[in-house]
Amino acid sequence: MIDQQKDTRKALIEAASELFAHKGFYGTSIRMVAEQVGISKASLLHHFLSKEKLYAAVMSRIADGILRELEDDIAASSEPKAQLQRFVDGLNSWLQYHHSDALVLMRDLLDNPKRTGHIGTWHLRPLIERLVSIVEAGQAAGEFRELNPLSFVYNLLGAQHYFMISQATLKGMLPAEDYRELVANQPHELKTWIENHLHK
Amino acid sequence: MIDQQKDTRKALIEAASELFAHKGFYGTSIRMVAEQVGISKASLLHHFLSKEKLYAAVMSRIADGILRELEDDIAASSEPKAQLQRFVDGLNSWLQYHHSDALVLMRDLLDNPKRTGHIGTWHLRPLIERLVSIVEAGQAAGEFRELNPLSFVYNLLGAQHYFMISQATLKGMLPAEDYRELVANQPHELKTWIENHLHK
DNA sequence: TAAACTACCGACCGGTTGGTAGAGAGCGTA
DNA sequence: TACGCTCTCTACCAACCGGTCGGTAGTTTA
Repeated sequence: MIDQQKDTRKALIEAASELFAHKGFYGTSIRMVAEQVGISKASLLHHFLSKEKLYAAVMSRIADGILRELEDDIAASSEPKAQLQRFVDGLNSWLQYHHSDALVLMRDLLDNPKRTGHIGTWHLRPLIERLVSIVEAGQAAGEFRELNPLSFVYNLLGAQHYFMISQATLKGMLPAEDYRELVANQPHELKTWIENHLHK
Repeated sequence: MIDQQKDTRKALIEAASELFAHKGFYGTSIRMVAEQVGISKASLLHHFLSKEKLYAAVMSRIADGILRELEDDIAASSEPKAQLQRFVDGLNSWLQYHHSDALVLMRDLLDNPKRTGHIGTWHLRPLIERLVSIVEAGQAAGEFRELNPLSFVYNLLGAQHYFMISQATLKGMLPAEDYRELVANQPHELKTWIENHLHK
């Protein structure tokens, strides 16, 4: 089998993503991951030299995916206003579709400083820089208010990310109808926020 | 010593908070907590029957604190507009001052659904309900736009919470001057967001 | 055909986990 | 003095942790 290696690696990364998402780094054992894929722990360690390396592979898979997909969404337009709208919709559906990845990203934000001792690569940084440049372009064109672009962009991202990782809790807490409406309304809420707060 | 029990309990809860905040539930061992306080692990288990019970004590200490303090801030005014302003400032300084509690709350939001199997008590619920009622009062008075109050409130809370737990990462990533400005600007950004987006 | 390489395995390593058992110390009360 | 209660301790447990080991089967390369 020529692609045996890639298949197993991919399966391991996927199983690990799910487990890291729901139980965190320390709550996940490499035994569980290997078991999920149907190989032994020793074999997992043949593909990834350590648990940390496996985690790193998960993170870079996620980061690559989100950056590529959202760049496609943004690049479909050239107007700053439209680009931000597309970003909101794109991020919304990405987080929805890759729900466990959203959880991993949030956990990484919490764990990154402590576990690795120093700050590792901050995976969403390129995305944030891209968004900041869009806001700056809109400001230069006189279309956007002169607020702090990073402040604005970070809160937009934060609200969306926080909302997505809250879904399990919200769903369990709210009447079904309220929950459904909240989820359906979220992109609209963010887009009118942009219009009212950012647009001149 | 008459209050030996309470003192030790309190010290355990405090040490546990710090460890849970930075290393998570699974990343923290009760040995570490006991060691921090200077007693044996068995003694810890005398005060809290299990690790889960210790965690629960930490959570309810945090929830009680934030609800009481913010209620004081909000109640200092009677106007919906001013109440929201006070909430933003109050939450900002609470999160800043009780930084590790902010981390624990975020971790709980991630872990709650999975570790406990069912959704436990969602600790910030009373706070959210309080804020929703403020927005509704403002809408009834014709001062606020007719947007979905829960949507608005949750995003406001989410942006703020997300920003706070990001601080370690942001600090390591940004030039010192940019970081300082970002932190200083955050309450202002949120308050103008309220003005532009919510106020009529 | 021989050597090298890949993917996998069970057994084992030292160490840590949450939790238990039982005993001793210091206390207020009878 | 003797009882019971609270708090603390050491010693111990089975289960699990991440990781290493020597070895095997099968494929690729020279």
